[in-house]
Formats: sequence, C-alpha cells, structure tokens
Amino acid sequence: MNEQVPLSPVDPWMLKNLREHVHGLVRKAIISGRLKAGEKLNERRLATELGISTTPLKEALRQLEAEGLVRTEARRGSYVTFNARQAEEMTLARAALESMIARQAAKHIEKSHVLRLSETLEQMKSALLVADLNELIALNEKFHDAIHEASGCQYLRRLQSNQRMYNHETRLLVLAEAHERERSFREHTAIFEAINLRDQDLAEKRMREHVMTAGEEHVRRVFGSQALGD
Amino acid sequence: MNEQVPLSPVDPWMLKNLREHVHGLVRKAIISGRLKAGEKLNERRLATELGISTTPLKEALRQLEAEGLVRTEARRGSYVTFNARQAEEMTLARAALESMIARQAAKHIEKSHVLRLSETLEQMKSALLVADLNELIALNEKFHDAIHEASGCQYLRRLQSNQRMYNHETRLLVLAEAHERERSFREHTAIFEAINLRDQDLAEKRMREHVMTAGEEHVRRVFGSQALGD
DNA sequence: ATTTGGTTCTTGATATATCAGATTTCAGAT
DNA sequence: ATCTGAAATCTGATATATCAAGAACCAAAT
Repeated sequence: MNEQVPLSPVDPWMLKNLREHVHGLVRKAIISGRLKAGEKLNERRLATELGISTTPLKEALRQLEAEGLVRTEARRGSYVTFNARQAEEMTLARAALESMIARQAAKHIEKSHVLRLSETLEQMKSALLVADLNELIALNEKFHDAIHEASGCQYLRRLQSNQRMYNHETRLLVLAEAHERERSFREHTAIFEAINLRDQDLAEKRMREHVMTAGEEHVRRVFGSQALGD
Repeated sequence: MNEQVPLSPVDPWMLKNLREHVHGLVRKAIISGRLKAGEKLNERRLATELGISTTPLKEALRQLEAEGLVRTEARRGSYVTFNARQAEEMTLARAALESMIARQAAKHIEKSHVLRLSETLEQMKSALLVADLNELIALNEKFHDAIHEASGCQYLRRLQSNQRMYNHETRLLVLAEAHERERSFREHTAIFEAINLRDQDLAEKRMREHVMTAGEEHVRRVFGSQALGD
C-alpha cells in the first residue's frame, strides 16, 4: 500500500511550538546583532508584536536566560547581555568543548568513522577546487558532526551547539577569501590525522587552535573594532 | 544615621522567586539521584504538590531543559534525562571549561590574584593539618573562584557552574579519606605553580587532570557500578 | 483474534486576568 | 530650589481557564 505521491515536507514553522519558534527568533536577533547589548525586552510589548500571549514568550526568555544571552530582573525587565566580550568567551567555550570532543574522538574512534571523515575530506578537496562555498559550509558541518559521532558524547555535543553564533551569511563572507578556504582545509586535514593517529593531546591541540582562529576571525567581522584584544 | 542593631538576613526563600526556588529544588533532586533517569515530571501534579501554579513550574522546567537535565515532549510529558553517562560527560565538560579558564588565568593573572591564591593555599595547609572538612570544602571553592577571577571570564564561569553536580554531603564523603585530601592539596599546589609561571599549557593540563580525577571519583561514588568505563 | 474507528482521558500549550514590586510623577512642605 | 512621600503607572510574577494533541480504551466489523 505504498503511496507513490511524494509528500511535501510540512512547513518548518509547524514543527516547532510557539516557544521554540520564538526562542530561535530572538536568539538569532541577538546573535546577529539586531538586538544589541543592554536592549530591553518588554514581555507584554514583544508578545503583542509577535501576536502571541506572554506565556510562551516567558518560557522562551527563560531558555535564553539559561543560555546566558539575556538577564531578567524581577519586576524590572529583561535585558540583552550578549556583547563582543561574551562573543569572545563563547569562542573560548567552543574551543574548550570542541577540543575535548576531539580528544574523546581520538580515544574512541572506529573504522567506520575514519572512513566517513576521510571521505568528507575528499569531498572538501573537490569543493575547494571549484570554490563551491555553500557546499564547503555543508561539508564543514558534516566533518565536525562526524567527529562528534566518533566521540560518542551526546551531552558535550549539545553543550557545544549552544555556543554557536554563526549564521550562513557571515560564514559565506569568511569563506569568500581563498586563503581562508585553504587554511580551513589544511587545519581539517591536520585534525583528521591527529585523530586517526589516536593522539589525544595532538587532536585536542589542533582542534582548539582551529576553533580559535575561526572564531576570532568571525568575531572580528561581526563586532569589528568593538572586539577587545585578549 | 547608622543604625547599630545588626539586621538578621532574610529567609533565603524570599531571595528567590518561585521559579528559581523550584528550579533549584528539582535540579538538586535530579543531581542527587532522588529523581531518576526516565522519571516523568507531570506539570499539574508537581505544581499541586508544591502548592503553586503551573506557570512558574513550566518556566523552571524550561530552564532545566536548557541545561540538558530534562526533556519535554509536547503534550506527552517531561522526563528526566540525567544518568550515569551524562554525569561522566558533565565531568568532561567541567574539565574542558575549567581547564580553559585556568589557561586564561595563566594568561591574564595579576599580583593581587597571585596573593589571594597563595593565601588560600596556606589556609588549606592549615585546614589539612586539623582535618577540618567543612573548611576544606569552603577553601576549595575559594581557590577555584580565585582562578575564575584571575581569568576574567564571566561567561565561561557561568557555563562551568552549570556543570556542577556536587553537593556538600558527597563532598564530605570523598574528603573523609586522608589520601584524597592530600591528593587534592597536591594538585591545587601544582595548578597554582603552573599559573604563577604563566605556563598556559601546563596550567590547562594540570587543571584538566585535577577535575577529571575528582569528577571520576565522584561519579563512582554516586552512580557506583552503573558508571561505564570510558 | 485482529483490525478499525471513535470516545474519553491525560497532558502540555496557550491565552488571559490578577497580583505585587519597582519606578516615575508631582503636589506639598521646608 | 530641594526634599518628601503618596499616588499613578509600568512590569514581571503568579494563578487560572481553555485548547488541542496524543494515549488508552473499547466496541463493532472482519
């Protein structure tokens, strides 16, 4: 009884409830800089603007608060806390977590994961030749995902994903430069080698430096001169 | 017009709102193992038991969800997800973050922080001699706090505090053994030395190993044989 | 015995009303 | 002009009612 008519996927909006939808919306606004540090988020006003009640909005704000992007003072208001400094620290957090994941991957990796990683690197080499930026972004994701899989660390993976502050646009901007693409590929290759050698210290070190250079480059582009040196 | 009558501190309960109060309550229940993995948290029932409405409870659950201790499925229920494996990964996360903080501390530390750290180590030495366990626990906190201050990383600090799964009782249990107290002191001293030498790599390495051994010991005691080897 | 389809019940999602703390405003006293 | 404090206002906190999706159950059909 297999129906031959392919069903079109449902509207992504429907996949989430209001809370998740709003959470993603506000998070993106904060990360992208549209909502700046110190800006006030009035529960009633925001809920009205979004055409929803305050209940799901409050829950979304609690999530953002738990993520450290917003601070709420009782009966005073919610304020955006994300700024250039925090963006830098989020890069440090990403570096710390991702490098720990790489360490675990080097410890636990199996043949199937090695295959998937080397296969992804081959695809990257191809995409690099024709400078297919969108494909490179997707492959980058695939590469890091494969390492996450190899590490067997679900919780760390989740924690690390909370530190993401990239969006597709700024990503494209960075990879538009040839030397950035080449550096990225070189680093990915080196990380793979370290993991494949089961060298935990080396894998951790290379992953940390990879995340740090990429993260610093990103912060520079988004926050510009606001970014304090560290 | 300074009033001489010392005011007694207000009931800690009053310092928090219901949401924060409930959040801490449920978190502690989960971390301590009183609420086990897979257990269902019925919003209405729990709210009634606590004598509150569902609104603040829902917000508390959203926070716990953001922390990865609970998973909520729409119109199906909220479930505890914290288990032995996650406890192990939280130790890894603590190790990753705390060692990154130690690295930053080694990079940025100033004289005043060095003084505070060496002073704390002296106090630890004294408390170690008389085996004052409660004092040792407090000093441990003070030592790590001082490193956090020295690092200048507020966001990392916050993130790291979310990985805490200790409570005073199990802490006492561990420190009840003399060799654990001595090992702890030895490691703290070594960490201080590395930071004072501004050796980032060494500080990171020593802090990671310190957190890992302490964390593994803790997980062993709380989860016992459930803890899978890694 | 298995399947189908509807009814009922449970439960989180959402909307709305009310409560109470914090800020602001402004008249009245000094 | 400045200070005081009470009233008006704003705002998050909390309580309650309602909605709708999913699960459980049961009876009728096969």
